[in-house]
Order: sequence, then C-alpha cells, then structure tokens
Amino acid sequence: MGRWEPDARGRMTRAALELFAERGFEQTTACDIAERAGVTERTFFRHFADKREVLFDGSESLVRTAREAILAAPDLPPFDAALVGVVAATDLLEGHREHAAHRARIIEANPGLRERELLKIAALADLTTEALRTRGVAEPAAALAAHSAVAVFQVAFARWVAEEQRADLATCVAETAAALRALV
Amino acid sequence: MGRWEPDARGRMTRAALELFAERGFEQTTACDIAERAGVTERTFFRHFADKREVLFDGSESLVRTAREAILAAPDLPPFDAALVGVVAATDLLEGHREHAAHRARIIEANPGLRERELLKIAALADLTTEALRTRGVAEPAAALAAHSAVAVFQVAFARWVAEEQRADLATCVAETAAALRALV
DNA sequence: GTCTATAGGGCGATAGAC
DNA sequence: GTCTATCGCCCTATAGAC
Repeated sequence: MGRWEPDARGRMTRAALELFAERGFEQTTACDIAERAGVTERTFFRHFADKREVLFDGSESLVRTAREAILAAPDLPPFDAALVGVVAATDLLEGHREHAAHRARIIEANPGLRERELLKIAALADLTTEALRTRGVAEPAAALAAHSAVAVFQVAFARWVAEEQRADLATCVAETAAALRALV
Repeated sequence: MGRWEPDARGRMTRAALELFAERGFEQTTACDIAERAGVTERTFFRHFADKREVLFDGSESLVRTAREAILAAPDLPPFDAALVGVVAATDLLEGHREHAAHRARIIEANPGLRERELLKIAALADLTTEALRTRGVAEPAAALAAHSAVAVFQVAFARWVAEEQRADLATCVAETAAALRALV
C-alpha cells in the first residue's frame, strides 16, 4: 500500500458536497474540506484553483463531450449542430437527476457559486461556437446558434431538476428546443 | 466647501479603471484604488461589495431600463418584447463606444471579472424573464425569449466594440436579431 | 478606524513511481 | 537519476466583525 490513500481528489469533492449541504458554502472553510478528506489544506488548493472549483470538477469533460459530438456529427444546419453538442453533454447527466438537483440547490443558494456556474456555461457556449466555426459556420451564425442551444440547455435543465416533471433530460431538451423554434 | 471632496464614488470608479489598465486587475489592490481616489480602503468597501464590483457600477440602471421598457411597451410577441428591453438598455451605451471597448478589454483579460460580468448578464436575463411574465408570457416562452434576446445583445455588443464596424449599437442589435431569426 | 479570519500564492523538503 | 504528489511554513490581500 502506498504512502497515501488513493483518490484524494474524489474524497475532496465528496467531502465538499457533504459539508456545503450540512452547513452552507460560506460556513465551510477549505481547511474543513481538506480535514474531512484526510489531506492538508495546501493539497486542496493544489487540486482546485479556489474553493468554488471543487463543485465543478466534471464540467470540463462535459464541454469536451459537446465539442467532440459537434465535430463528429453529420452535416446539419448550425442550430441543429449546436443542439447535437448539448444533447451529447446532457447524456452525461442522465440518470443522475437526484445528484444534479442536490448540487443545483447548493449553487443556487450562493451568488459566488452561481457566478462560477455561469462561467462554466459560458465556456460551453464558447467551445460550441468554436466547434461550429471549425465545421465551417461563419460568424455571427456560429455564436448565435451556440448561445441559443446553450439557452435551451439551461431552461431544459432547470425544468428537469424542478421535480414536477419525471421526463428524462433528453425529452426536456427536445421540447424546449421546439418551443424556441416556435418563438422566434 | 464641505469636509470632503464630492463624488468619491466617481473618483473611485475612474481610479480603478486607470489602475486596472496600467498594471492589471490582480496587480491592483483595493488599497491602491482608494489611495488614488483620496479615500480610505474602508470607504472603498463601503461603496463596493468587492473589488470587482467597481467596474460594474452602471449595470443596475441598465437592467432597470430594460425592465421598464418591456413593461411600457405595446403588446408584442415574446421575443420582440424582450428585444425592446435590450434596445432600451443599449441606448445607454450608445455614443460611449470607446469607453465600453476600454472596459471590455480589461474584463476580457481577467477570468474573475468575466465571471462577474456574466452574473450581471444573467441578472439582465432574469429580470427580462420576470418582466415578460408580468406581461402575461408563460414559461418556458418567457425564459427562452429573454435568453435569446440577451444572446443577441452579447453578440451585437461584441461586434460593436470589435472596432471593424463603425455602425451604431442599435444597428448591430437589429442585424443580429435578424440573423437569429433566420437561423432557428 | 481597528482587528481578525480566510483565501490563496510562493518556495523548499520529502517520499514514492518510473 | 527524473517526475509528480504531498506537506509545512510563510506571506499578503480580501472582506467581514467589532
């Protein structure tokens, strides 16, 4: 057995989610999280640029999945291509509605966390724009299609976790996309 | 003459813009800004919740303008009503292209500032959604129309400050809105 | 205005993996 | 030997409390 327990990163993300739920984000110090995970505070900051980042550990793979799906898709109109990326990203969340809702509640309760989430969503929009451009879509169509698809994702996600509906996320996205088309 | 120089708030916002441009956001402390503005650090934090906030002093009136324009508008389809709000907000920026571009460059260079800007944009989307709902628009149409209009604003603003074009902001918004309609 | 806790970066030491 | 993860201590700026 090694000198340290394995999966320090996973232990830290789980500890953080627990502590934020128990006593709130602001009332939890980076030191508390590190302690519960069995590492030092300094190790925490080596894995995560700041305290908020520990809640967004999976976001990079989500964005990468969207990007790759767009690049691999058949030839489609810009908005449809952007939706392909969003749908691929949502696939990673499907089946984890409880966890997503739990996490969303923590983020909603703190403006600083909301801020960070918006940055991650903006990154999704930016990478989607870039992927569309790689597929030959010109500006401003690429940026507009990307922002619209991401707006669909946001609205659909909010409805999905709002508990009233039991539909899966893919269905929410499809319905919301149809609603947008009817609207503009 | 009073005990203190007037317009401490204005002096602080100007000092901050200067210092951020001269040496960057991170290399400027709240203390530096206060010093150049001729106030104490404590006074700075009395006016602004945190260091970033000093760059977003006008954003509240922008959002309020958008909201009031929507509530005062004649009866329109949801997306058109949302655009009325965006256009009203952009009126406040018209004629200050140089200043807007300068400020945008500072924000773009710092992820933390980008984060704050996204929060302000999200506030614009949220208030627009709420205004549309007040006008009788149901969900998810209200949220989708608001997000789409704000996306148009973001893309149009980016093109406006990108220097190549000399068109005014209202023209950029109109063209971008037309592009979105053609797209979805 | 003063005091203080927390965030978070710098640097060197240590101990395993290769 | 190099590379990488962890640790410990020092530091400053932020931002809230009194």
